[in-house]
Amino acid sequence: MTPYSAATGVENVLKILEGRWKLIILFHLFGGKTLRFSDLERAIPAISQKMLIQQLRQMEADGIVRRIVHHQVPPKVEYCLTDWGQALCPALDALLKWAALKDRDLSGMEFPADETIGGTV
Amino acid sequence: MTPYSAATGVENVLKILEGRWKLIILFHLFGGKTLRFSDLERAIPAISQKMLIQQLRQMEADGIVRRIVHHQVPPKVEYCLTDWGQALCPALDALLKWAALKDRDLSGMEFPADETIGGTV
DNA sequence: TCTCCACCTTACTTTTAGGTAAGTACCATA
DNA sequence: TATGGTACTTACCTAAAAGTAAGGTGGAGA
Repeated sequence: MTPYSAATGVENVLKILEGRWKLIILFHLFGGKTLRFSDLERAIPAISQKMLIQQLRQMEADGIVRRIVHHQVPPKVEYCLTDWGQALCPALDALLKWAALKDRDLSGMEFPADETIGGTV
Repeated sequence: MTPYSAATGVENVLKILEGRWKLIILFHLFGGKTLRFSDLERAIPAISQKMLIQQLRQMEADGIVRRIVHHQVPPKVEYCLTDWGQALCPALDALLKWAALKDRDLSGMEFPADETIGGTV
């Protein structure tokens, strides 16, 4: 595993998470919640409809969000996370735990070399 | 912990990692390596000097890279990761492991609800 | 017939990240 | 006096992301 391939792997993950609104949408859907388009609009007042749909569509294309259309008038469309999307939770938790280490004493701790990155995969 | 605060926490981490070149620099420095500016230039041929210094300075400001100046002519400046920077390794590994789950059977797995995000911190 | 709701779509503008190319400082050596 | 090696700095340009505002669809109820 070269620095390049490891970086590329992480970059591909970050691409899924990047975007001004993706994380906030994600955290609204964590825990198996199912929300309508209008629920998300209300939950995130600052987002525009264009941005909301754009981010949702990208997350759907990436496979972390499932879109459920009920053919009715007026329309009803629901969004929830896929199993894979739910599985993001512990990985994001690892990032938060890392952030919380800042300014703590890390002396004496051992961290793996980059050769081990993704080694368990 | 609200969806908003959890998302903000993760966003702050992503800000540190975002940028066209940060991860590749990071992976070159993982494992306790210390490299000169010119070493990094050689290791990452596609990067311009402006971009290299810009990303290094941001990473230094974020506290994940340490800059060591040797006052000589010609100049010699070395870069390595801080302890905190090294500690990123397992968190990035978690992201790679998650990516590897795609298209696998996740049925029967239990994932924590968002209320638990960062709960151990 | 008119309005309304929910879920988008489109056109346009602004902001920001990134890229290119050139220049600077320092002194050592030829 | 001129050249070169190292680590930057500056000015300018381009492309992608994000924001704003308006329009569209398709029936249900007034």
